[in-house]
Amino acid sequence: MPTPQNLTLRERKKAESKAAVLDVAHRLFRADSFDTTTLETICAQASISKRTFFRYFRDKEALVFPHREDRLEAFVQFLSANEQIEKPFEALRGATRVFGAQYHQNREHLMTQQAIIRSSQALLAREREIDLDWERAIARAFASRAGNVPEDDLWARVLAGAIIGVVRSTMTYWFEHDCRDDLTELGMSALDALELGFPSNQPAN
Amino acid sequence: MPTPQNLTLRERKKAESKAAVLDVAHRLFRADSFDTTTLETICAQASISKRTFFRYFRDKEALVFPHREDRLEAFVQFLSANEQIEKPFEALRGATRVFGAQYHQNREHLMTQQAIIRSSQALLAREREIDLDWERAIARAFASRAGNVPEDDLWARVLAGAIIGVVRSTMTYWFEHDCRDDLTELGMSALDALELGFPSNQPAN
DNA sequence: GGGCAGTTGCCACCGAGTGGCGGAAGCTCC
DNA sequence: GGAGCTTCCGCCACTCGGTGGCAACTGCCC
Repeated sequence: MPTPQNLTLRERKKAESKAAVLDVAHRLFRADSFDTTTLETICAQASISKRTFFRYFRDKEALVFPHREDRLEAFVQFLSANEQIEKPFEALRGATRVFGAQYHQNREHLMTQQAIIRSSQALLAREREIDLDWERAIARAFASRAGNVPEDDLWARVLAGAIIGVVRSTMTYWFEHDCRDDLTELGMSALDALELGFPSNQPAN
Repeated sequence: MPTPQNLTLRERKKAESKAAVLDVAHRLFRADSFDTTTLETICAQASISKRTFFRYFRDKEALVFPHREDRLEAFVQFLSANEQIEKPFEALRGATRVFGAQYHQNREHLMTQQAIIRSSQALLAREREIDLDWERAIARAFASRAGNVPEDDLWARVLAGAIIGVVRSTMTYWFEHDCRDDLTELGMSALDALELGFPSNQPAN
C-alpha cells in the first residue's frame, strides 16, 4: 500500500499512524489473540494514546474489518451498475465471479484474517452484522428493480436472506477447508440451488 | 408461571430471585431502553448484588433471551423425532407449523421483546448468534440423514444457511408488519421457494 | 444444635469506550 | 520567518459490563 501523495503533513501523519496501528494490531492478534490483546498494548506499541485510537477507529473490532464501508459501497455500485441485466440471478452470478476471483487472489491474507475472526465471538457477531448490511443492499436492489418499497417487498427480503445465508455458509465451508476449493464454483452451485430449487434428496458427497 | 414445588428452600429462593430480576429488567427495558438501563439499577431494584447477578445470568444480554437453551433443545428434539420422515423439507414444514402456531399465540409478548431487541445492536448480534446455533443444528440433522460428517457436508450446510436466511428475514418482515400476517403461511411459501426455486421474475406484491 | 457446603455480598480489579480540557502540533497570512 | 488561528492529540477522570477472591451468612443434614 503506497503512501498517498498530495496530502498535508497532518493528513499524512494521520494516515501513517493509522496504518501503524493496524499493522501492530494484526501482528499482536496473530501472536496472541484478539480477546487477550488489550488496546493499551496496541496503543503503546503504536505510540498513540488510547483516546486517539478511538478518534481513528470506532471500536476495537474495526481493526479487523478496516474496509467495511468501502467493500459494501463497491458491492452496491456493482448491483446498480448491473441493474439493466434482466434476471437478478444473472447479476448475482456476475458478482460471484468478481468477488470469487478477488477472494481467490487474497486467500492467504483472508485465511489469517479468518483465523482471527473465528477466535472471537464478538468478531463473528460483527461479521454477521456486516452480512446484514449486504443483505439489505440486495433486498433494496431487488425491490427497486420491481418498483417496490424495499420494506414491504417480502419477496425481495426473503430472497436476500436466502442469498446471504448460502453465501455465508459457503464461505465458512471454504475457509474451514483451507480455501482449497474453487470459491466461484461453490458460489455458482449455491446460486443454482436457489434458482432451481434444493432437490429433496441431497447428492452424496 | 407457577412456582415449582418439591424444591428446597434454597432452590425456591433462588428461582424466585431470578424471576424477580427478569421481571424488573423487562419493566425497565420497556420503560427506558436496554442500553441505557444499567445492571446496577436492575440489581438494586431486584435486591441482589451485581456479583450474584452474574451467577444467575451469563451476561446482560441473557436477560432478553432467557430460554435460549431450552428452545434450541426443543428444536433439536423435534428434528430427531422426525428423522424418519423421508423428505427433509417435510420435516421443516412440520416445524414451521409447530413454531408458527406458538409464535402466533405469543405474538403480544414477542412484539414487546422484539422492540427491545431492535433497539440494541448488541441484542441483534446475539439474536443472530442464536440463529447460528439453529443453523448448525439443521446442518447436523441433514448430514446425519445422509450419513455424512456434518463439517464436510457442503450441501447440508448451504441448505441450512439458506433456511435460516429465509426464516430470519421472514420473521423480521413479520415483526416489522406488527405480526399481522399469518406466520405459518409466510414460512410455508419461503420453504416452497427454497424447494422449488426462486422464480427469476418475482411476483408483484 | 452443630458442623458442613453452598451461596451471597463486598471489594478490588480489568478492559472497552467517552467527555472534557490544556497544550502542542500544523496551517495561513503577512 | 514569525503571529495567530485551528485542529488535533494526550492526559485524566469517569462509566459500565464483567471477573476473582474472600469473608460471612444461610440453609441443609446428621
